[in-house]
Amino acid sequence: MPYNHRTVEPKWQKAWADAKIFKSPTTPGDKPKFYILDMFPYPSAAGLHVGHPEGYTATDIIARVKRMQGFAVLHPMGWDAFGLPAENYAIQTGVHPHETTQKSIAAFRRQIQSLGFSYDWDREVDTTDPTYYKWTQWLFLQLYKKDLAYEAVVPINFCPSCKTGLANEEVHQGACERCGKTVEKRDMRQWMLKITLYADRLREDLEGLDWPQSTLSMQENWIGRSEGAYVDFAIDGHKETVKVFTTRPDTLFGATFMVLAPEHPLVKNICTTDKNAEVTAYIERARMTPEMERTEAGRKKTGIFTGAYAINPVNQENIPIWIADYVLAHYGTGAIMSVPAHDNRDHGFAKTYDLKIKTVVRPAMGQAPTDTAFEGDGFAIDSGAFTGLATEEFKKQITAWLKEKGLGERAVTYKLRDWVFSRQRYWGEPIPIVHCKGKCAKAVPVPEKDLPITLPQVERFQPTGTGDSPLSAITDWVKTICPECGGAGERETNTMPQWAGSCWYYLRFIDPKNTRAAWDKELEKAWNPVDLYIGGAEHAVLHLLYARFWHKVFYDLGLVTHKEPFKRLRHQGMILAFSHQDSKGAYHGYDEIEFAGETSKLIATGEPLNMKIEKMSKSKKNVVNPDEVISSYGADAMRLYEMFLGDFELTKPWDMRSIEGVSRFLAKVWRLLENQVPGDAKTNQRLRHKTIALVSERIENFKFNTAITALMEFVNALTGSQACKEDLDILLKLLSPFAPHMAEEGWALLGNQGFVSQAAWPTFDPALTTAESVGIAVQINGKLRETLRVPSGEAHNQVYVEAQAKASEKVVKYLENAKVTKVIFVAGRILNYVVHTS
RNA sequence: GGGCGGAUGGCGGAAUGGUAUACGCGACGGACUUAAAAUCCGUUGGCCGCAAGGCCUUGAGGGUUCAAGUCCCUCUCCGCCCACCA
Repeated sequence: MPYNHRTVEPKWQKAWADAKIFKSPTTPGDKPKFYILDMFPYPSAAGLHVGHPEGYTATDIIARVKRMQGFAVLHPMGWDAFGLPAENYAIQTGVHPHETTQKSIAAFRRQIQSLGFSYDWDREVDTTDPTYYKWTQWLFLQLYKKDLAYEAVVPINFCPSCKTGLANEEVHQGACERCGKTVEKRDMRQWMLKITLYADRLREDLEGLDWPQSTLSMQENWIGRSEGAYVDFAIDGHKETVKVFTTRPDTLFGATFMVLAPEHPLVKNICTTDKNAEVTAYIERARMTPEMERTEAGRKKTGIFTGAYAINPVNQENIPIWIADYVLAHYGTGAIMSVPAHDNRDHGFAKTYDLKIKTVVRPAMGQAPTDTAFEGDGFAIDSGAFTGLATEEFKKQITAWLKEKGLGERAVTYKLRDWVFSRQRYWGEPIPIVHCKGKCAKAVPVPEKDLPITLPQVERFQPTGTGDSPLSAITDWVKTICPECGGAGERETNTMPQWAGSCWYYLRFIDPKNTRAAWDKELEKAWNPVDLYIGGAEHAVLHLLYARFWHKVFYDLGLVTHKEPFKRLRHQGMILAFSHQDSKGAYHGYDEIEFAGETSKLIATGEPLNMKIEKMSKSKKNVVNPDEVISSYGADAMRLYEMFLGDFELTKPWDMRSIEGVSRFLAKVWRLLENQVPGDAKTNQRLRHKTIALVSERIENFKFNTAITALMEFVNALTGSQACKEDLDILLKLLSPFAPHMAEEGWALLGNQGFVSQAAWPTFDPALTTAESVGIAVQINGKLRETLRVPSGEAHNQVYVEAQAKASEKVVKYLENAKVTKVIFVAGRILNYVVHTS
C-alpha cells in the first residue's frame, strides 16, 4: 500500500492531540526536567517563512528525544504579537490590529501544527491578550517601585512630513521609510529603564553560560565596559572646567587640542564672541544631521574652533577647544582630549584642520607609522617625570597622580545606555501610570488591583501629528482620576516596546493560566531555568540582553531562583535563497529555476546564469512558503529536508533540487517496512548499535544533518540485507524525532502497541558499535600506499598490524632499498613508515 | 573601521591533526517495462595510462608536523552583526 502523507499526517496529529501525549506535567515530579524553548515568533500576515521551521524542527527533535529518554519536557509555543506591521496596516485600512493579529496567529498556528511539532498547546500565550499583558504591566510596576523606571526628555526620530515619531526600524539610511523624507531628532518625554545599573552584572554573569562565543562577545561589546580616567581641564579665562573621559591617560602629554560634542552644555559659555555666529550655525547643522549620517565611519570629519583654550593639567599648555560632531554627547562626558599622535580619529581631524601632533609613546619594537596614529602600547617619551614608563604602568601612576592633585580619577564607562522604554504607538501595552493633575502633581502608578489597563477601542489609528501616541487623542480614556489623591488625572499615553512581552514569556509558560500572579513561585523553582533556547542570531544582543536584565531584577525581587534565564543557547544559521538575476536585471526566484530541467532551459536560451545566494526577500521573488512544500512532499519530508540542508548553526542556501533525496529516503523506509522478511537479529547487530550511538550523539551536538546521514546508511544496509524486527523497531524509534508521522504509521504497521513517540529511546552497547574489521591506512612518508583490513580486536596491536603490512607487496615495494627511520602507529587508524631512500 | 563566521567535486555538503570528497542531488550506462514513471544495479574530483599503476587536488601564498581541509602567519572574496565609543 503506497504511503500517503496527506492522510497519514493529519491522522497522527489528531491522535497525538486526542491522547494529549505532548502535554507537559504541571511539575516534573520525580523525573528530571528539560525546558526547551523556541524564540516565539511575531505572527506576521505573510505566514511562516522557511527559517521558522528550521529552529522549530530542531527543538522538536530534541524535545522528542528527551521525552523518550524519560525527561519531563516543557516545550511550549506562543506569540509575540504586539508590533508595528499590524498598526501600520490599521492606519492604511482601518482594520483593528487585534483582528489582524488574531488572523495571523490562526494562520501561524495552523502552519506550525501542520508540521507535527510536539508543543504543549495548552500553554500557548499571546502577548496582546489582556490576561497576559496585565502581568507585563504588573512587572513594569515592580521595576518602577524599585526605582528602575524614570521619565526623561530624550530625542526621538521624527518625520517632519508624516508628523510622527518613528521607530529605529522605520528609519532607513536617515530617511523615513514611508515618505523618504529626512528624519529629524526631536526631544520628547520618554520612559527609561535603568539597565545601566545592571551593566556589570550583565557582563560578569556571561561567564558560565553555555552560549556561542560570538554571542557572548557581542553582548560584551554592546555593554562596552572601558576602564580609564576622568580628567578635568581648566578653561583659560573661565571658572568652569571641562571633564573628559579617556582610556589612555598615559597620552595626556600628547593632548594638543580638545573637542566637545555640539550638544555639550558648556559650548555656549566658552565660545568667544567673534566665533559665535559660526558656532551656532555648526550646532544647528549638527542637530539637523541624522545620526545615521553623523556616525557614518569614513565620513570627512567636520568641526569648528570655539576661540577658547583649555589648559592641559600635566604641562599647563594652552590647547584650543573645538566642536565636532564625531564626538557624541551621550558617550563618556561628551568631551574628549585629542591626542592626534595616538588616536586615528583625532589624527584625521588634526590633519584636516592643521592642528599640532605631538608623539608621546614609542612602540616597544619597530617604528611607529608616520602617516597614521600609533595606537598601541609602548614606552612614554616626552612626558615629563613619567618619561620612559611602559603604557600600563604609566596609566596606573598618572591616575594616582591625578587623584592626588584633585585633577581627575579612575573611571569606568559603558557603551550601554539606559533603555528607552516608551513608544508613541497604539499597538502595545499601555504603561500603567497616571499623571496626577491635582494635589500630587506627579506620576502615580496604577494600583495592582486596577490592572490590566486595557487598550481602548478606537476607530482611527492615525498618528496625532504632534509625535504623541494615538492614545492621547482618546480623551475619554486619557481622563481619569488620580489613584492617590482622587483628583484629576491623565493616563500615560505611551505604550511599551515590543521587547516588553518577550522579556518574561519564558516564565509565563511555566504557569500560563495563573490569574493571581505572573507565575507561581514553586512552579518557577521546578521548571526554571530554560535548559535550551534556540532562535535566530538577530536576537544575539537586544532581546537576550533585555530579558537577562528583567530576569536579574526579578531575581533581586525574589521572584525567580536563578540569576540567568537561559542556560544553554544556540542560534540557527540563516537560510538564504538562490536568486537568478537576468541580463535585464530582473530577479527570478527559486520557483522559476528550482529544478534542474528549468535550469537547463535557462542555459539553453543562452541566458547567463547569474546565480546569487542572498537573503530571502519579497522583492527578489525568492521567498519560499512552507505550505507548498508540505502539500507536495509532506511534513516529514519538510522537517527532514530542513535538517538535511547543512549544518544547523551555519548559513546555508535553500536548494529545492535536493528535497527529492529526503523524500525518496522516506519512500525507501516505507518499502523496507512493508516488505519485511524475518531476518536474524545478529546480521545487523553491530551496525544497529553503531547507528544508535551516532544518531543519539549527533542530535545531542546539533548535527542533525549527519544524524540523518547515519539513518540513511542504516536504511541502505537494511535494504540490502535481511532486516529483523529489532532492526526495524530501532530504525523507527531513531527516525521518530525527525519524521514522526511515518514513524507512528510504521510502528503500527509492525504491530507495535501505543505510540512510538512514547517508546523508550534505544540504548547501545559501546563494545558493539565498532565493525568486525577495520581498515588501517599504511603510509610511506605520509603518503597512502595500502589499506589493510584487520579484525577490530587486532587494530590496536602494532606488532600484528606491522606484520600484516610487511606481508603486503605494495608496502614491501616501498620499503626495500629504504631505511626506516621512524614508525608511527595510531591505533585503529594509521601505520606510517618514515623512510629515507639512499 | 571593529567583532564573528564561511570558502571542499557539476550542485548541497561529510571529515576527534591520522585513509579528503561520507550522505544526498544531478549526470552517464544497464536491468525491469509495449512505453513512461517508480524501483534496482553499476560508474562518476582532475590529469597521464590499454592496463597495472602514477601524479595532482579542500579560495591564494608561506610555515609548523612523520602527517594539515583541520594548527600558525600573510592575503583575496563572501555572509552576518556592530559601527567615529575617546
